[in-house]
Amino acid sequence: MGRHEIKEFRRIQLLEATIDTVARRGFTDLTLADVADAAKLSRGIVNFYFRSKEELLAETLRYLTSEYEKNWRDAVAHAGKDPVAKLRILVEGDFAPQTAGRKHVSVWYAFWGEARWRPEYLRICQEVAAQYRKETRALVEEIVARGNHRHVDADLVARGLNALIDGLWLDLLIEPKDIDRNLAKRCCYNFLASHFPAEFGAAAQVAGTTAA
Amino acid sequence: MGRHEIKEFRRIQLLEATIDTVARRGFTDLTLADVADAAKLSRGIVNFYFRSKEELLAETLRYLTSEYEKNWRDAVAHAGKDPVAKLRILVEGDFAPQTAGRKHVSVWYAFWGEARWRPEYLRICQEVAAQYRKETRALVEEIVARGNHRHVDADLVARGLNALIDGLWLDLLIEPKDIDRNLAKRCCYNFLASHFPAEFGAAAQVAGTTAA
Amino acid sequence: MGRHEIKEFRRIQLLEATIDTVARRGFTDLTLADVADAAKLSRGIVNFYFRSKEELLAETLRYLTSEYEKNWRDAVAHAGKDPVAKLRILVEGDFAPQTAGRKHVSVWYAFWGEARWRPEYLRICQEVAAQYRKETRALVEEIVARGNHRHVDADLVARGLNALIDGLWLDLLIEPKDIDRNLAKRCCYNFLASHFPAEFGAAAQVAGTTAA
Amino acid sequence: MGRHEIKEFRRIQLLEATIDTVARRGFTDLTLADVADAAKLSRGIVNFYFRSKEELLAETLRYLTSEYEKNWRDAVAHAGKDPVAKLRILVEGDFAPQTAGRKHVSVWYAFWGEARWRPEYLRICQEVAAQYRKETRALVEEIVARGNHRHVDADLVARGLNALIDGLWLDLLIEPKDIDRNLAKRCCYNFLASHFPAEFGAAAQVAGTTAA
DNA sequence: AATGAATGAGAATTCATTCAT
DNA sequence: AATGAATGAATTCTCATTCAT
Repeated sequence: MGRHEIKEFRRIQLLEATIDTVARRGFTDLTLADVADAAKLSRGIVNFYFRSKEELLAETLRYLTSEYEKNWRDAVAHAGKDPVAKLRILVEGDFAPQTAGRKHVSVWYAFWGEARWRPEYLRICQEVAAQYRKETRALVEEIVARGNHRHVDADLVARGLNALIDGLWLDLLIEPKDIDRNLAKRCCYNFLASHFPAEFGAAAQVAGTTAA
Repeated sequence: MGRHEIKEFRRIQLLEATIDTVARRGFTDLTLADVADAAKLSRGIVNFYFRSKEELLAETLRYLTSEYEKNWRDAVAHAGKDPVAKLRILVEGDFAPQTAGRKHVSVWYAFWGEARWRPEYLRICQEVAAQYRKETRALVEEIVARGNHRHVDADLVARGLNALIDGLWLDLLIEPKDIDRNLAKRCCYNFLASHFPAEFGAAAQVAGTTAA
Repeated sequence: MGRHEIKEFRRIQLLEATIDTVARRGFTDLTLADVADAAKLSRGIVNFYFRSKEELLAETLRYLTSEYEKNWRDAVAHAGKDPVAKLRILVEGDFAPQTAGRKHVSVWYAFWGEARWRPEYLRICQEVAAQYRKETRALVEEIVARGNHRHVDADLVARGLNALIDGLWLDLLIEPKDIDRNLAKRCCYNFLASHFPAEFGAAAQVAGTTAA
Repeated sequence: MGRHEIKEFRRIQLLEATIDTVARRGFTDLTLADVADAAKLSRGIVNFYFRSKEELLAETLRYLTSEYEKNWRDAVAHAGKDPVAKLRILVEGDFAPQTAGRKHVSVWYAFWGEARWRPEYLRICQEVAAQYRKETRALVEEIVARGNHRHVDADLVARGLNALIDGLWLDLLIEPKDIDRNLAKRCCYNFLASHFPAEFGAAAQVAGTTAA
């Protein structure tokens, strides 16, 4: 590995360690020593790669969001041309174990919880939300157009779906015994089926009957 | 005021001061000195009324949730007997300025962000969510029963509505320029109308055209 | 002691401890822990009384200079009306054991060494120097006027005396084996006698024959 | 350049960089990274050429003093045989722009400020002072002998001149707006003229009226 | 009942020094 | 000969908590 590659490798290593550490300890109790330990590197390492704890956290959020976006874009790109299939893929992705597992959801909510007081977090979260909403709205519009659902307000449906997903993540976080990822998916398909029965009725029936 | 009343008065004063301080500074940067200042009391006061910072925060969350629950129960109690009207009152309450204003939403999300690592917060949040869901599910069931909507899954709709509200709060928090409380309400009514067109179609049309 | 008096007492205690600590360890190696130890107080005490280390040091310099100025003003005030006697008192004061002892001189030079990069130190040092120069110049002018020394440039003499004293302090600091406080005084009186033989000739002879 | 020459070249490069860095940042805030940057070399370089930061600084002081001594010895060597001319050359040299410019004076005072706690600095400063005093005393003695100034104490005059110069440097450092190098020279000549009017009276008049 | 001075444990940050390349 | 990544000890600063008044 060349010098540049080492630096990039260490960066990622520290960002992953930060995610793990937030997941294990939370935001308030997070110390740089924990992060360094998690990365199995020395105490001073973080301030060597990042100007400050604050910067480390902002970069971590950036990393988290860009990985998330990369994932759903990849998934959508491989889903063919059918907007219904694409929307299903998005929902499936958002409740896949790697995405909506306890760890990831915890970390997302930790950042959202702090975002109000960190303009940088706010900007990053806004951007990722905007991109995702743009995609879902386009897909909903396509379904509306195809299916002759003139009475459906695509923007409200897209917004609703996005909000629903975030809210379901909260339920997974707070009440893991009351709801699992399959039930969450059923909620989403139920929502979509209420607007597009022909397109998502089947999904609403089936979802949750297969293992998560 | 007797001794007991003074103590109770101070307690509330400190809990309100804590909410204000979380709203102003966030969770990570919260200090007991800030809280004492906000309450216009002396520095040592918090540890005089609460065993520790941790206890103060848990009590604050308890206070927050009990006020929230009192509010919606009051509202529902005054809404007559119609489950549709009651559901509308719940939605209206959840997006009223005092409830879904920036300050309150910020504080809720601050607690949710930390809940994962504080069993006490988790328990409190679970309880408030369970109560609310129980009520909404009962109302949805009533509507289903009355309106002969056999095909509607009341549990999924109730869950969906709850999650939708939480998710919309997040949107209000993160993207205040993109969504306001009226638009959020329209999302909710749009969701309800998709299942119960006769009951909520009108609300979906009207919502947001009047001031919140 | 009332609360206010305690605070003032602690402040002075910490300023004295800082002077002692600078004297013992120097400027570069000074730690707040040293200062706290010297004051026999707890570690966090300094940041409780002073916003930062920097502020502690600036306040210490302020204290040092104000004590110095108070001393010479007191001395001059008790020296009667004769400007020659007053000037002698100033010189004596500047080489008295408490003033020109190793400890004090070291601390002064420590601050002067840093002054170039601390605007606050610079301002404080300028002020104390200006006050002292103003006094010595007035005295020299009076002597010139009284004694009909028209050819003497009072400003140059005053400046010269002040610089001489500072330079002699450096010699005491660097070469304690080569020069002591009496010899330093003789240098000063020799300088004054070269301009005012009648007034300081005797002093130049006698100085240094008595114990320092 | 052979190996040895490269090493010597780098050494000087680092010593000069250290002087520049002390001049720019001061003693307390000096880091080896700054020095390396100033030398436009890599971070680890200093510990490659010097055992430690402490050694670098001591070597820098040694370099500073040897350059200073070389300068005045050169100047005196070229000044002919007249002790008066030689003394004038010394004074002129001590207030030449390269010697008594803000940068140099700052650096000298930075070292003097720390000298008390670094035996090595002390030794170096003692040596340079002793050499200089030896020379000035010899010159003063010569003037005394030539001019039949039996009553003049050559040692006191030499000490006085040296101290005066150091004290005037402090004034240049602390109060650059109040005194410039010309005025400082006038102080010196005024001092010398008070003992040797015939020899330095003219210098005292002229000094400062010409550009330094 | 309340104050606020004092404590001291804990955290972020800095940086001289080391060392593999 | 030189680099610069990595280390970890040391230091400043913060702040929950205690406690005498």
